Amino acid sequence: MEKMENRCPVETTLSLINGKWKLLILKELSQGPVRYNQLKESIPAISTKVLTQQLREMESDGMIIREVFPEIPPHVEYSLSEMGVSIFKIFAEIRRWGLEDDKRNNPKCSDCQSCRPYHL
Amino acid sequence: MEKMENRCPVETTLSLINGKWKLLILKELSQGPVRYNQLKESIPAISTKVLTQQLREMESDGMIIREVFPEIPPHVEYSLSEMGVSIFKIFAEIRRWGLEDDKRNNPKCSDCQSCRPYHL
DNA sequence: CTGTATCCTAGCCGATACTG
DNA sequence: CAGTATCGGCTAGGATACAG
Repeated sequence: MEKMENRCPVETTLSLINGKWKLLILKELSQGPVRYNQLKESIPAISTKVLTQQLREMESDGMIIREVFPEIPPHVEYSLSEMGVSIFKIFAEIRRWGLEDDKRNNPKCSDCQSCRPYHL
Repeated sequence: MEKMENRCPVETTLSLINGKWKLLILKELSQGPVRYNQLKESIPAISTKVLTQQLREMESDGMIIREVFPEIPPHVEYSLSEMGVSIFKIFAEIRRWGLEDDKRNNPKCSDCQSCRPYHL
Protein backbone atom coordinates (compact mmCIF):
# COMPACT_ATOMS: atom_id res chain seq x y z
CA MET A 1 0.00 0.00 0.00
CA GLU A 2 2.07 2.89 -1.21
CA LYS A 3 1.02 6.19 0.17
CA MET A 4 0.76 8.47 -2.81
CA GLU A 5 -0.15 6.00 -5.50
CA ASN A 6 -3.32 4.42 -4.30
CA ARG A 7 -6.55 6.31 -4.78
CA CYS A 8 -8.76 4.17 -2.66
CA PRO A 9 -10.10 5.80 0.48
CA VAL A 10 -10.00 2.47 2.25
CA GLU A 11 -6.41 1.80 1.36
CA THR A 12 -5.46 5.36 2.07
CA THR A 13 -7.09 5.15 5.46
CA LEU A 14 -5.46 1.85 6.22
CA SER A 15 -2.08 3.11 5.11
CA LEU A 16 -2.40 5.79 7.76
CA ILE A 17 -2.11 3.18 10.46
CA ASN A 18 -0.17 0.50 8.76
CA GLY A 19 3.10 1.04 10.53
CA LYS A 20 3.83 -1.79 12.91
CA TRP A 21 3.43 0.48 15.93
CA LYS A 22 1.02 3.18 14.90
CA LEU A 23 -2.03 1.76 16.60
CA LEU A 24 -0.09 1.48 19.80
CA ILE A 25 1.14 5.04 19.51
CA LEU A 26 -2.36 6.19 18.78
CA LYS A 27 -3.55 4.45 21.89
CA GLU A 28 -0.87 5.98 24.08
CA LEU A 29 -1.62 9.45 22.79
CA SER A 30 -5.33 8.95 23.32
CA GLN A 31 -4.69 9.47 27.02
CA GLY A 32 -3.34 12.98 26.43
CA PRO A 33 -0.06 14.60 25.38
CA VAL A 34 3.00 12.44 25.88
CA ARG A 35 6.71 13.11 25.68
CA TYR A 36 9.13 11.16 23.54
CA ASN A 37 10.69 9.15 26.31
CA GLN A 38 7.35 8.41 27.88
CA LEU A 39 6.35 6.82 24.61
CA LYS A 40 9.59 4.92 24.51
CA GLU A 41 8.86 3.60 27.98
CA SER A 42 5.27 2.66 27.23
CA ILE A 43 6.42 0.75 24.18
CA PRO A 44 9.77 -0.71 25.23
CA ALA A 45 10.10 -3.02 22.27
CA ILE A 46 10.30 -0.22 19.73
CA SER A 47 13.66 1.25 18.73
CA THR A 48 14.27 4.99 18.81
CA LYS A 49 14.77 4.99 15.10
CA VAL A 50 11.46 3.39 14.31
CA LEU A 51 9.62 5.37 16.97
CA THR A 52 10.84 8.61 15.47
CA GLN A 53 10.10 7.35 11.99
CA GLN A 54 6.53 6.45 12.75
CA LEU A 55 5.95 9.65 14.67
CA ARG A 56 7.20 11.68 11.73
CA GLU A 57 4.95 9.85 9.34
CA MET A 58 1.95 10.24 11.57
CA GLU A 59 2.73 13.91 11.92
CA SER A 60 3.00 14.48 8.20
CA ASP A 61 -0.23 12.55 7.76
CA GLY A 62 -1.85 15.02 10.11
CA MET A 63 -2.80 12.47 12.75
CA ILE A 64 -0.63 13.79 15.52
CA ILE A 65 0.83 17.09 16.64
CA ARG A 66 4.43 17.59 17.65
CA GLU A 67 5.04 20.51 19.95
CA VAL A 68 8.55 21.58 20.83
CA PHE A 69 9.21 23.53 24.00
CA PRO A 70 12.39 25.54 23.55
CA GLU A 71 14.04 24.47 26.76
CA ILE A 72 17.19 22.79 27.86
CA PRO A 73 17.06 19.87 28.15
CA PRO A 74 14.79 19.48 25.11
CA HIS A 75 11.11 18.95 25.67
CA VAL A 76 8.77 17.61 23.00
CA GLU A 77 5.15 16.66 23.36
CA TYR A 78 3.09 14.54 21.04
CA SER A 79 -0.68 14.59 20.97
CA LEU A 80 -3.57 13.51 18.79
CA SER A 81 -4.94 15.93 16.24
CA GLU A 82 -8.66 16.05 15.67
CA MET A 83 -8.19 13.64 12.81
CA GLY A 84 -6.12 11.39 15.03
CA VAL A 85 -9.00 11.22 17.46
CA SER A 86 -11.53 10.44 14.78
CA ILE A 87 -9.47 7.66 13.23
CA PHE A 88 -8.87 6.23 16.66
CA LYS A 89 -12.63 6.02 17.12
CA ILE A 90 -12.93 4.09 13.90
CA PHE A 91 -10.58 1.50 15.19
CA ALA A 92 -12.58 1.26 18.35
CA GLU A 93 -15.40 0.22 16.05
CA ILE A 94 -13.22 -2.37 14.43
CA ARG A 95 -12.29 -3.65 17.82
CA ARG A 96 -15.93 -4.12 18.60
CA TRP A 97 -16.33 -6.16 15.47
CA GLY A 98 -13.26 -8.20 16.33
CA LEU A 99 -14.62 -9.02 19.76
CA GLU A 100 -18.13 -9.81 18.63
CA ASP A 101 -17.11 -12.40 16.15
CA ASP A 102 -16.69 -15.63 18.07
CA LYS A 103 -16.09 -17.56 14.93
CA ARG A 104 -12.52 -16.38 14.84
CA ASN A 105 -11.95 -17.21 18.51
CA ASN A 106 -10.42 -13.89 19.28
CA PRO A 107 -8.66 -14.11 22.58
CA LYS A 108 -9.52 -11.04 24.53
CA CYS A 109 -6.81 -8.43 24.39
CA SER A 110 -5.01 -9.28 27.58
CA ASP A 111 -1.31 -9.41 27.04
CA CYS A 112 -0.12 -7.73 23.89
CA GLN A 113 3.60 -7.51 24.48
CA SER A 114 3.67 -3.77 24.84
CA CYS A 115 0.02 -3.19 25.41
CA ARG A 116 -0.60 -4.25 28.92
CA PRO A 117 -2.28 -1.46 30.86
CA TYR A 118 -5.00 -0.56 28.38
CA HIS A 119 -6.93 -2.13 25.58
CA LEU A 120 -7.25 -0.81 22.09
CA MET B 1 1.53 -7.84 12.68
CA GLU B 2 2.08 -11.54 13.04
CA LYS B 3 -1.02 -13.60 12.88
CA MET B 4 -0.91 -15.86 15.88
CA GLU B 5 1.02 -13.73 18.31
CA ASN B 6 -0.99 -10.59 18.68
CA ARG B 7 -3.97 -10.59 20.98
CA CYS B 8 -5.49 -7.30 19.97
CA PRO B 9 -8.83 -7.51 18.22
CA VAL B 10 -7.91 -4.47 16.18
CA GLU B 11 -4.62 -5.88 15.04
CA THR B 12 -6.17 -9.26 14.47
CA THR B 13 -8.86 -7.69 12.37
CA LEU B 14 -6.40 -5.62 10.41
CA SER B 15 -4.17 -8.59 9.84
CA LEU B 16 -7.09 -10.24 8.13
CA ILE B 17 -6.90 -7.76 5.31
CA ASN B 18 -3.31 -6.76 5.42
CA GLY B 19 -2.21 -8.49 2.28
CA LYS B 20 -1.56 -6.06 -0.52
CA TRP B 21 -4.49 -7.34 -2.56
CA LYS B 22 -7.00 -8.63 -0.06
CA LEU B 23 -9.30 -5.65 -0.15
CA LEU B 24 -9.39 -5.88 -3.90
CA ILE B 25 -10.13 -9.58 -3.76
CA LEU B 26 -12.83 -8.93 -1.20
CA LYS B 27 -14.35 -6.40 -3.53
CA GLU B 28 -14.30 -8.72 -6.52
CA LEU B 29 -15.92 -11.49 -4.54
CA SER B 30 -18.57 -9.16 -3.22
CA GLN B 31 -20.24 -9.39 -6.62
CA GLY B 32 -20.73 -13.12 -6.27
CA PRO B 33 -18.68 -16.29 -6.82
CA VAL B 34 -15.68 -15.88 -9.07
CA ARG B 35 -13.29 -18.31 -10.69
CA TYR B 36 -9.54 -18.17 -10.34
CA ASN B 37 -8.81 -16.80 -13.77
CA GLN B 38 -11.60 -14.27 -13.53
CA LEU B 39 -9.87 -12.90 -10.46
CA LYS B 40 -6.57 -12.90 -12.26
CA GLU B 41 -8.17 -10.92 -15.07
CA SER B 42 -9.86 -8.43 -12.75
CA ILE B 43 -6.56 -7.83 -11.02
CA PRO B 44 -4.01 -8.10 -13.80
CA ALA B 45 -1.13 -6.71 -11.78
CA ILE B 46 -1.12 -9.58 -9.31
CA SER B 47 1.04 -12.65 -9.92
CA THR B 48 -0.43 -16.12 -9.76
CA LYS B 49 1.78 -16.92 -6.83
CA VAL B 50 0.58 -14.05 -4.72
CA LEU B 51 -3.02 -14.44 -5.80
CA THR B 52 -3.03 -18.05 -4.69
CA GLN B 53 -1.20 -17.13 -1.50
CA GLN B 54 -3.67 -14.46 -0.50
CA LEU B 55 -6.62 -16.64 -1.39
CA ARG B 56 -5.28 -19.44 0.76
CA GLU B 57 -4.78 -17.11 3.69
CA MET B 58 -8.21 -15.61 3.34
CA GLU B 59 -9.66 -19.09 3.16
CA SER B 60 -7.91 -20.27 6.29
CA ASP B 61 -8.99 -17.07 8.02
CA GLY B 62 -12.54 -18.01 7.17
CA MET B 63 -13.25 -14.99 5.02
CA ILE B 64 -13.76 -16.79 1.77
CA ILE B 65 -14.92 -20.16 0.56
CA ARG B 66 -13.14 -22.23 -2.06
CA GLU B 67 -15.29 -24.67 -3.92
CA VAL B 68 -13.80 -27.20 -6.29
CA PHE B 69 -15.87 -28.70 -9.07
CA PRO B 70 -14.36 -32.05 -10.02
CA GLU B 71 -14.29 -31.46 -13.73
CA ILE B 72 -11.76 -31.38 -16.48
CA PRO B 73 -10.55 -28.81 -17.07
CA PRO B 74 -10.44 -27.84 -13.38
CA HIS B 75 -13.08 -25.48 -12.10
CA VAL B 76 -12.73 -23.57 -8.82
CA GLU B 77 -15.02 -20.92 -7.43
CA TYR B 78 -14.25 -18.45 -4.69
CA SER B 79 -16.92 -16.63 -2.74
CA LEU B 80 -17.32 -14.59 0.42
CA SER B 81 -18.25 -16.33 3.61
CA GLU B 82 -20.64 -14.64 6.01
CA MET B 83 -17.66 -13.25 7.85
CA GLY B 84 -16.16 -12.02 4.60
CA VAL B 85 -19.33 -10.08 3.95
CA SER B 86 -19.35 -8.55 7.39
CA ILE B 87 -15.74 -7.44 7.26
CA PHE B 88 -16.32 -6.02 3.83
CA LYS B 89 -19.09 -3.90 5.28
CA ILE B 90 -16.76 -2.56 7.94
CA PHE B 91 -14.36 -1.38 5.33
CA ALA B 92 -17.19 0.26 3.50
CA GLU B 93 -17.60 2.29 6.69
CA ILE B 94 -13.96 3.19 6.65
CA ARG B 95 -14.30 4.27 3.08
CA ARG B 96 -17.03 6.64 4.16
CA TRP B 97 -14.70 8.12 6.74
CA GLY B 98 -11.93 8.43 4.18
CA LEU B 99 -14.18 10.30 1.81
CA GLU B 100 -15.66 12.60 4.41
CA ASP B 101 -12.38 13.88 5.57
CA ASP B 102 -11.41 16.67 3.22
CA LYS B 103 -8.37 17.53 5.25
CA ARG B 104 -6.47 14.69 3.71
CA ASN B 105 -7.52 15.64 0.19
CA ASN B 106 -8.56 12.16 -0.66
CA PRO B 107 -8.86 11.97 -4.37
CA LYS B 108 -12.02 10.12 -5.16
CA CYS B 109 -11.43 6.52 -6.00
CA SER B 110 -11.37 6.83 -9.74
CA ASP B 111 -8.46 4.98 -11.18
CA CYS B 112 -6.88 2.49 -8.86
CA GLN B 113 -4.72 0.50 -11.22
CA SER B 114 -6.72 -2.65 -10.92
CA CYS B 115 -9.85 -1.20 -9.43
CA ARG B 116 -11.55 0.52 -12.25
CA PRO B 117 -15.10 -0.72 -12.62
CA TYR B 118 -16.18 -0.51 -8.99
CA HIS B 119 -15.32 1.37 -5.87
CA LEU B 120 -14.36 -0.10 -2.57
C1' DC C 1 -7.82 -24.00 -16.03
C1' DT C 2 -5.62 -23.74 -11.66
C1' DG C 3 -2.26 -23.63 -9.80
C1' DT C 4 3.58 -24.90 -7.95
C1' DA C 5 8.51 -24.02 -7.85
C1' DT C 6 12.41 -20.87 -8.07
C1' DC C 7 14.82 -17.11 -7.71
C1' DC C 8 15.13 -12.26 -6.67
C1' DT C 9 14.33 -7.49 -4.81
C1' DA C 10 12.77 -3.50 -2.06
C1' DG C 11 11.57 -1.84 2.02
C1' DC C 12 10.44 -2.38 6.80
C1' DC C 13 12.26 -3.08 11.03
C1' DG C 14 15.86 -3.80 14.72
C1' DA C 15 20.47 -3.17 17.36
C1' DT C 16 23.85 -0.26 18.49
C1' DA C 17 26.57 3.76 18.72
C1' DC C 18 26.71 8.54 18.77
C1' DT C 19 25.07 13.90 19.22
C1' DG C 20 23.19 18.90 20.23
C1' DC D 1 16.03 14.61 26.57
C1' DA D 2 15.23 13.69 22.03
C1' DG D 3 16.76 12.32 18.75
C1' DT D 4 20.63 10.81 14.09
C1' DA D 5 23.66 7.55 11.72
C1' DT D 6 24.89 3.00 10.22
C1' DC D 7 24.63 -1.51 9.24
C1' DG D 8 22.30 -5.42 8.52
C1' DG D 9 18.34 -9.20 8.58
C1' DC D 10 13.95 -10.71 7.24
C1' DT D 11 10.00 -11.38 4.51
C1' DA D 12 6.08 -9.90 1.53
C1' DG D 13 5.69 -9.54 -2.88
C1' DG D 14 7.16 -9.97 -8.03
C1' DA D 15 8.93 -12.42 -12.60
C1' DT D 16 9.17 -16.34 -14.84
C1' DA D 17 8.98 -21.14 -15.88
C1' DC D 18 6.69 -25.30 -15.38
C1' DA D 19 2.88 -29.04 -14.01
C1' DG D 20 -1.54 -31.90 -13.26
